[in-house]
Amino acid sequence: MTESLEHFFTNKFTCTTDEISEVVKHFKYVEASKGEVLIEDGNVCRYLYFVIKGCLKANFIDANGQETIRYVAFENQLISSIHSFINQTSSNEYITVVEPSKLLAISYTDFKLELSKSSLFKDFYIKMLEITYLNNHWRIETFLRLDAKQRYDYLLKNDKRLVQRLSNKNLSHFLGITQESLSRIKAKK
Amino acid sequence: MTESLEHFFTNKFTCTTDEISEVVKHFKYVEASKGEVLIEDGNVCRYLYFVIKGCLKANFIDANGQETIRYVAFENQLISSIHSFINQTSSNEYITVVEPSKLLAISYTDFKLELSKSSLFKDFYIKMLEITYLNNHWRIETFLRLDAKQRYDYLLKNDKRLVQRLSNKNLSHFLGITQESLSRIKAKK
DNA sequence: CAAAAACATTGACAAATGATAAATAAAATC
DNA sequence: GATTTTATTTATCATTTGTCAATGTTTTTG
Repeated sequence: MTESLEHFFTNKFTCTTDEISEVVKHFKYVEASKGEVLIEDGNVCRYLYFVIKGCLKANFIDANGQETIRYVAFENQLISSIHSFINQTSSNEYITVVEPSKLLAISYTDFKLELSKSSLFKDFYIKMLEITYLNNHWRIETFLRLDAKQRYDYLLKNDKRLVQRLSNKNLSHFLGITQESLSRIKAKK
Repeated sequence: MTESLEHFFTNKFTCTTDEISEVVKHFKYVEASKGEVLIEDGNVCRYLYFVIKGCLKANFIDANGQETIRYVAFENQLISSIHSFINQTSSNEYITVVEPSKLLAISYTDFKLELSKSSLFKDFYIKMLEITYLNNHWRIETFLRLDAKQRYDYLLKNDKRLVQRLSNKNLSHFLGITQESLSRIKAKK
């Protein structure tokens, strides 16, 4: 069950298989069905998830019930309500299951323990934050530079999975526009 | 000259003054005048800057000469073209001086050396990435949830310095709108 | 499989934002 | 301090995007 996470580690670090299994053993296998809410707005996020198979989203829902999507994780990606997880404070976003998923989850307690014990784990955390940074960077850049149609085209070119595997509704909430606008953008092509 | 960086460390970590000076000694004092370009689009970013006094921006300029601003650093904040600095690859953004500034700069060479030697420095880097994460997070959130006027009001409420110390032009480029739109938003108040 | 619910598309209209241009105002430069 | 450049505001008009409503299409569920 943990092969893909082990693979994730071997890809990103120079370390022995013993070191990897030392870290990976703290992750527990979980299955989650579509629509399941893993972390609720207002609660403290106690887990960091690695996606073996499936798809999760980090999303907000505002006072009018309007949804927006900050981040989407597919296979071999990590997801958490990072702010809440890091500081063990109340989360302002949800983590929701988009496709039936197989996951590996590590609790904050284990995470923190490993972080203080293992130098490799510290490197893992740094790598995770760096990957997250790159992701956030292009997100901000596309919002600053591009209008809705251009953002859609950007995804088509650079992250096709989002267009292919998300519903129009989810994709529009990821792009920060309405379903209707996305429908029109796709029709115009 | 290094007092404020030392203070930055003492605020964020539990460490001795010896440990701090060990890290801080790698930062070199630099002065920079308004309009100066510290890192150019297309070049590799070799420095990470800490702002003692003044203001820097991380900005893009597109093919039509249109500017957008990803991030603004005031006193006691760090700034770099992080993507480029981390991987020593070509930067897709500029770092430009907004107000005459007093800075502390660390080179990538020293940064990497410290990172491999010092556990405190690793913690410093983790903290830096976490702070950066929080900043990127609210940026993405405001782009997703809010229109231009609401984003302006958000800054007024949560980060007034940006409204007070940036020119309208810079502020509009930070908000991802035109100067004219910002003028109208301010007039409507 | 049928009914219900959720999702997707389309049209009409309103509101927000961008583009362009012109007129002041402010700042930088000599 | 006068001149030049840059920034700001205001107006007009075009375009994009949002809102609301109607309809058709899928998906879910019993």
